[in-house]
Amino acid sequence: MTETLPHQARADLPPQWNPAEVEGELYERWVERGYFTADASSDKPPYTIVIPPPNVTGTLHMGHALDHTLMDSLTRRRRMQGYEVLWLPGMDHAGIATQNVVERELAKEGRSRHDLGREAFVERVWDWKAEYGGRILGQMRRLGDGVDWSRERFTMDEGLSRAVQTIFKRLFDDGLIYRAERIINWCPRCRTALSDIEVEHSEDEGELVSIRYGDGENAIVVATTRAETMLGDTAVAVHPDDERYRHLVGTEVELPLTGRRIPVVADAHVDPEFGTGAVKVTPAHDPNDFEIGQRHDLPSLTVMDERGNITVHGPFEGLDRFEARPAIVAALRQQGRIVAEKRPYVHSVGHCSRCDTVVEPRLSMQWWVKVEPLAKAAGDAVRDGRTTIHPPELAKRYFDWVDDMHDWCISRQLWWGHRIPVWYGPDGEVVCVGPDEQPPTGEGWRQDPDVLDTWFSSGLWPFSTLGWPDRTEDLARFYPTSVLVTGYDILFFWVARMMLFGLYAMDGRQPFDNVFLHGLIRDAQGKKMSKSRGNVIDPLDWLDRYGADALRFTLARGANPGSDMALAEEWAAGSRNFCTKLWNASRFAMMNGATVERAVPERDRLTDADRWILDRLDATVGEVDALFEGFQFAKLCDALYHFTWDEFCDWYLELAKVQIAEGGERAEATRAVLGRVLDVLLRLLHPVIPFVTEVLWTALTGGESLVVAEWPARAGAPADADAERRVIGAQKLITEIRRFRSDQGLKPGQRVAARLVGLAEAEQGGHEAAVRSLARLDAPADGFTASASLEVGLPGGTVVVELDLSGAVDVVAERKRLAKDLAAAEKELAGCEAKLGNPKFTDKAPADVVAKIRDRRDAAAADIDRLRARLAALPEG
RNA sequence: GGGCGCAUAGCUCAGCGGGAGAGCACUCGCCUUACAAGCGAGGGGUCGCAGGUUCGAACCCUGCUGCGCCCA
Repeated sequence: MTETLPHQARADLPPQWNPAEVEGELYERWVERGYFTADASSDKPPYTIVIPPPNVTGTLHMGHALDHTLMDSLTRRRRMQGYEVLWLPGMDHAGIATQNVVERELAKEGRSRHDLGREAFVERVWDWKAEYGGRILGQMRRLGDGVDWSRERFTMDEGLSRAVQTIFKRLFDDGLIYRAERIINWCPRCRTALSDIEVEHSEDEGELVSIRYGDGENAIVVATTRAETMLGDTAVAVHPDDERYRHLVGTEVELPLTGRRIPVVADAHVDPEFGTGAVKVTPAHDPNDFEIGQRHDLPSLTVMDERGNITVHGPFEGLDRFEARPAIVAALRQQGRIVAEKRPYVHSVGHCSRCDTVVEPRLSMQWWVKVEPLAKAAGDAVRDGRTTIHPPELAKRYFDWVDDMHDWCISRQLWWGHRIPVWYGPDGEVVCVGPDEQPPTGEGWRQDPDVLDTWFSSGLWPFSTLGWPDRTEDLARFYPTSVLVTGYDILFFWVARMMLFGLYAMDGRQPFDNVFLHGLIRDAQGKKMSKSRGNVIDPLDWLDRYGADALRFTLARGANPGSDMALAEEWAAGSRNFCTKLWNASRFAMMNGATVERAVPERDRLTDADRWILDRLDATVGEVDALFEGFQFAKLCDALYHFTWDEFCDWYLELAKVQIAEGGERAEATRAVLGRVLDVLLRLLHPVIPFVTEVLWTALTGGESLVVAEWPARAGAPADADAERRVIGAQKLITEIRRFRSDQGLKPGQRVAARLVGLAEAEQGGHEAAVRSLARLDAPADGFTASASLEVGLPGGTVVVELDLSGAVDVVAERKRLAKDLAAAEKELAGCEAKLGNPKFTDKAPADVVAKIRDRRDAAAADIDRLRARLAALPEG
């Protein structure tokens, strides 16, 4: 701890911790001093995290706050440990979301993007970004995010765009990007294709309508939830083994309303158990039907346009698909073709993850990534341990997905994004253009109008942000990144895609060594937060009211691996209280001369309490270290909370008061111990609650900043088990006296004369002053008359506490307390004896377990004897 | 339909073979010279149900019920 200068701890801290007043200024100072700026040329070991880039249109929500708190804690600790830390911030351009925002803005002016034209529209989006985009970046500062602002990146920036074009070209040349006509997920509102994972399925109420196709003995009934698509039917399919329909296979039926004749085909993929066992086949509007169509060489008939309006058949032409549905059912009913209707019929329906519009499967020409070889490599990187997923249970989910990944549709019919670098020539030429190449010019050449999926560019994030495809110093230094931190819901978006591209672009080197997946934020009842539920908690609100440290501590403390966390106002208040407690305790210690200026004396000059708290501190250092390494944020916060509040504040500070009152060398030694404990404790807490610890620590030590202070190492000295046992004994003695006092209705502040008998035998000879202070007992003076007493069994002996209550003793309360203790002891004795009386137990159980039960039995028996004697001696209540 | 996970104190969750725990909430007493955003003491749980394994099960196994999530 070389940065600690001789310093007289400041005792003039304000009486209250007021985060709002200091957080902003502290943060800006950290940034100005360059603490968060990574130095690629340093010889320290690197530690890198790239932020999962938030959406440029977004603002900070609790999920970000959690994610960022964890990343900030990890990087702050590593920085203190002497790593060259790079935590790289930035945003993605969020193609659909951003385009939606700007189009909505235009709509208010009564214009569409088509009125502006492509170029002007894109310019308009840039303008929007400059003015409104990236509000989240400012909010990150309020959280305290120690990111390297000098390396901030945006997916649409020049460098990252170059990376996109480079990898597109490379994949194209390797045959891993191709163009094909298939059924894709189409959002009729966004009017673009979506990838599979941008579709969210929900159980919705619809209708199941059974329609009779054909007539007479050739009639066949099909069931559908999407009657409107029947206009595009080009076959009816049945299972080849289905006896009911065997005679119809190969024949044709008339498709109602249209008069078209369509074949009945046999296909093994038809489920004979579903509905009537016969299904309509609409190859242009259903992925399964498309497959059937391919197998049977059926035509595909598109009957809807890109807005979801019907494009065929007079009376229905121009109708929206949801208007067309009842209209077509009505028309069929009029012809007597509706055999059955089930309504509501609950079934799974896909929705656009951006705007919630029901997705329309649509046949169209799109660009695809052939994922198989890439996904294989992504799976292998985890299988062979180059990348570790935490918690490990989630690795299975990763494998399941990666090992069965479908080709990825990457083209989007949008204007905002990276335009596909492919040019089509007048004679059907297709040319993919690399970043340093000139696109073909001349009559008839045109560029593909589509842009790439945003995930295509953010999949490059772990290396494009470091300068790839150039061989930059940053890339050499900071890749692979150390850990990716994100919610498990993003596993397929982030982790999988970054793995695919990282391994491909970086010659098999994984984009991250670790993936840490945290849970999702929920409300106090464990329900998902959503605007419609109205249970959203705004982190900025808590930031205002409780401070950044309280928000961070709440989130970190709730972060149990693999499980979601419930949040409620009281949690934040509790964290705020913790910060206040730390503040008050530190201030008190400093007012009493806590110092880091003087070395802590040798063990033999220290009291039991000193040794105990130093040992506990050392154990806590080890615990916190191990928990940090395992991403066990909730547990490490609990360990720190417990040490701070229950051990340091509730016990050591109280014991220190006694030692300081003693004066002289004892007081000086105590001040040194207080200084040491506080110094180390503040360092341990700093990654999670950086603000309050910074103020306290600089006041205590005069050091420059905790941000760049050294992380504590374990002292490693063997713990003093004797001191610990004696301190625990003193705690029990004090608690028992307090309990007696409470039962007897004595006010906490009321001092009572008492005689303590048997302290030495019970190893408490050195603790009399402490016991008297903490239990508020005065020394017996002249005329002392013991009117009540209690006994406390401790290792080594029993302490008898005789008190002069100078008034009536509440015998009823006393009897009640003793009876309760007796009942507990009797239960304990019975339990132990039952075990020991069972020869199978004494034979088979390990010797140490048997010995422990014997000890417990003996202790219980002794307690029972003592308690019975006291009860008998008690006057009648 | 396939897969995964969870059921422990009023609430949110730890514990995962040998004495049922924490935070918050609750009760009682306190402005005891760091802290009422606090201090001291206390109450509260057949650990979802039914079987099984074991000397011993909240913990391991099987089944059931209820809830949640992912994928199709």
